[in-house]
Amino acid sequence: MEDKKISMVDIAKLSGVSIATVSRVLNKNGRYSKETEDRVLKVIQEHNYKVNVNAKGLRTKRTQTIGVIVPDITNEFFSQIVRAIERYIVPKGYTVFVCDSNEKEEAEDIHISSLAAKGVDGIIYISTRGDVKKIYESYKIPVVYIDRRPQNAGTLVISDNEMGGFLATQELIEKGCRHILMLKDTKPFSTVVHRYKGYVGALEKYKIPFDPELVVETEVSYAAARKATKEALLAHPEMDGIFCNNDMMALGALHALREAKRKVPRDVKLVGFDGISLTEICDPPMTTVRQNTDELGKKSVEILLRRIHKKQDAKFHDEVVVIPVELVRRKTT
Amino acid sequence: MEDKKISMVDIAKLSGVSIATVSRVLNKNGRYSKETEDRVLKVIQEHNYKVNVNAKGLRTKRTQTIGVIVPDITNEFFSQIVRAIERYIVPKGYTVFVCDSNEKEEAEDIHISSLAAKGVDGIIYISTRGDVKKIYESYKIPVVYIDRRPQNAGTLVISDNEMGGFLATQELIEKGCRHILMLKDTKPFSTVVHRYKGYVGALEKYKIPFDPELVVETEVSYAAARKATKEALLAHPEMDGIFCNNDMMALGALHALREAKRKVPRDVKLVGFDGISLTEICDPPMTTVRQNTDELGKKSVEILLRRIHKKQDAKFHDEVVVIPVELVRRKTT
DNA sequence: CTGTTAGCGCTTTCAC
DNA sequence: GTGAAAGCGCTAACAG
Repeated sequence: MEDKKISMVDIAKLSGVSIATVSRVLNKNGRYSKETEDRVLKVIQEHNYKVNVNAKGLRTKRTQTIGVIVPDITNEFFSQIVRAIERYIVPKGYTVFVCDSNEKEEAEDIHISSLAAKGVDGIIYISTRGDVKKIYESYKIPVVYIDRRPQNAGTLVISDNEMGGFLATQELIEKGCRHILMLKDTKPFSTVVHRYKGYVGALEKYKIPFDPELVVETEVSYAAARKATKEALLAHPEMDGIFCNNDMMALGALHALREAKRKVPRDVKLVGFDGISLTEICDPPMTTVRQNTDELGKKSVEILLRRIHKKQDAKFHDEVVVIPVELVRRKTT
Repeated sequence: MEDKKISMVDIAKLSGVSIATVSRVLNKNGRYSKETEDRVLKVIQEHNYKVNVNAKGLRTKRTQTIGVIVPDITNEFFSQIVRAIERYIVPKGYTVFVCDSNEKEEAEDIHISSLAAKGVDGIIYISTRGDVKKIYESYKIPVVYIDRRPQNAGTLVISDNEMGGFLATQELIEKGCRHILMLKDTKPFSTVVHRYKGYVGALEKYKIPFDPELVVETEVSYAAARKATKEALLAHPEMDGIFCNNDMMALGALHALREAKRKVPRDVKLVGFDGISLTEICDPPMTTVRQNTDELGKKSVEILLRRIHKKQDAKFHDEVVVIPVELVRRKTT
């Protein structure tokens, strides 16, 4: 029953050539005749032979494997990114280790260390940490940071969060809002900082006075946002617009508004961020800033692959790619 | 700069022992003194040495790696399962390849084949296909099927879908419904069939006449369900309850109901399936049958690990584990 | 307790 | 065009 796995020697014997030749046709390295090729290929086919990627990797120092580290795979925004990464890298023959860090630095460390041991060719990394210098140095693996920008991240692919914050706030202003609450993540991720900058920028541009009391920090969750909105509504009844750090929070805000009998968009207008599917199917459908997850994935794959193949070269110059975002107008503004 | 990766020989030299000894302390195989252990461990620490899992795998035929194949990683139900699998298997030293098949059989084939080439120790597989005999035979890799039950699947871990269908329908009946629509996936997955069986079973138990016209098949999406519900409402105005194949569909139904000015739960009651986060935060919060994704992940890991370690033995007996589901009563019933 | 050594399956010179 | 052989980093006898 347990017919041991077939290997290259078997293929070589079966087709009456040396294993070197088998290897050559497998890798299309030339230096074999057409007949040999056909014969070998046929045997391989018949026996459903698959190269042992471990052995190959041991020789070539390439594993055709990458790691992706995300903070929370159950968050649709991140799972969309994972899906996009797979869409572009699987056709190139890579398989991807997906590591969920649960927003914990320690978990990230464990994952990185085991990815390194597994000899991944590269890592795409959505980091929860503020500074990544250490990691970057200790393993000589190409890393592309995406979404968030930690200190010392070299190559990265991020959305134009500042523009997103600006567009969202501008939309609110143009629809008549003058007292705009920003619901902000407590964590100092670059994404958060940039969105906030965009918010401030828009206020300035339209000469709306900035009120620090209208910037409230809260945990990024539906429940926390709902609670925070409720409180803000009490403290600032004049509030007529809300820009949320993400869509889940925006939904929390929406429901707090409903609870407080404020009509949306009549009394208060609302904009979310990310563009997850929820925003289309909530009631009313929500205006949001959509991030281009497909492009985020595509670009990061592109760059990572380039770095993997240039690995010999002495130096890369770090690249920063910024992906445009898009305001999606729906019924909350 | 490109200081080549440090290997076991280096550690051996640095700590003045043979590589065999290093290997022993690394694998805690005993037969070394405490001092030796300390010394070696210290050197390993200092140089941040990591074993090369490829080389190790080449020798041991174990890669400490598993594959998980899911139909759609952006579906929260599946990403929750992935998360649960990681939660239980990462602490055991495994890393997981996550493969999104996009509900396509061909994609599954590609993934399986590349997982086999990568030498994964096992696979957890949510299959889109009706019959899996071929795969199971061609690679000698332990596979645990989960969620869906294809023909010829050996070992599997599934929710008690029939009970779920029964509980959902019973809830509707007990709350007074007599004309209950079932919105069913068009695809013949075991999950769908079992939920349907539960639905029929509950009708029988409560002596409610079964009306085949009240079973409508539709694609599993928000939009399709919304449309189907709208039409069903027209054709069967007497309808007073809906049991949906999943939560997303239930949300579609909910919105169709609102559009048709039917009050929920007053005029029509509604139950979903899966228990994704959406059901808590929609309006009104939805009654649903919750699947225990954590347990699904935990059990499948448990069984897979057991099979991996028993690999030598001539035979396994296939196991089928059924995880209980739970009715979560909220505001739509 | 410790070291020596033979491969695991593959790629890659180097000869022919 | 093709083959022989070295060796990637590691484990597991085997010998002491």
